[in-house]
Amino acid sequence: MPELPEVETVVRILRPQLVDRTLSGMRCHWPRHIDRPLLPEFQKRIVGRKIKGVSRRGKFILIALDNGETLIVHLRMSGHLAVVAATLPIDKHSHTIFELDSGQELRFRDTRKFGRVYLVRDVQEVVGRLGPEPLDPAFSAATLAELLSGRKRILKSFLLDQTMIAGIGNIYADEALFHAGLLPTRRTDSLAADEIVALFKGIREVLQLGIAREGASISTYIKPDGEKGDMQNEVKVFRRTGEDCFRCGEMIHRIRLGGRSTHFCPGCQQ
DNA sequence: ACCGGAGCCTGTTAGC
DNA sequence: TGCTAACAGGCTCCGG
Repeated sequence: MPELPEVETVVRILRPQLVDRTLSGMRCHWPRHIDRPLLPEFQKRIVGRKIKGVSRRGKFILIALDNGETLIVHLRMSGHLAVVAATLPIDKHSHTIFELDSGQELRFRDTRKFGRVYLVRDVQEVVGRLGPEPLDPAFSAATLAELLSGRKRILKSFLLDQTMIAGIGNIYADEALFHAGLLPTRRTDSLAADEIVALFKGIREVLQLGIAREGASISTYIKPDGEKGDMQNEVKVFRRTGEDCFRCGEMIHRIRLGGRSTHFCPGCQQ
């Protein structure tokens, strides 16, 4: 569920709650949540570690520990992280729980169980194949042009490919394409220079707006504090099938692309 | 290189 | 109202 703006929002809320806390233990009732290492070793290696920082790379949440190792969480479709009092009753979908020295717990709730947790010495082992961060100042229209060139891919699928650009998911791909005035079915090698610039701006604008609005609470996403984001009120095409385009009045269409629902306005996008 | 489909899971919604 | 099928913001593997 969460894409770059939602993950960024989670990171910003968790950071002050976690930095300088010490992990006193961990338990897990769904072993497949743990990607690596195996649970017994994971538990052993995490005890007594102090949290030095909380950051993000693509859709991965990176929790830096004082021994140089990094605890990594990917929320996938239904993941949710929150720091709560250890005395709070445990939700039946909170499969993985990290105990803190403050009498609190960092709970990983994940209804669909697609989420993953890692503990690694080298972060690159997990995030090494990701493409550039789209909001990094170094990411430019020229970077995007380079990525698009020489490829003959459907534009929507390109945007969802984390090894091309990190962090974009189904909502922001559709929204970026609307902002850019480009049809999701276009091929990467068919974009003119001005269209590449428009796509670059579209990506930047929708992601920045998503962060400013603290994420889109369209399906199950809520912030760690349980509150909704506001980005769902800014969405122009995503899940607006059959409704009128705010800009031109044409009906929003929905097609299936790369196995994903794809929404666009036939009047505004070419 | 790139596409579509299946699989991983549970819960909600749309349609009959 | 009740049942069933489709669908869900992610990602990986497989065959063509």
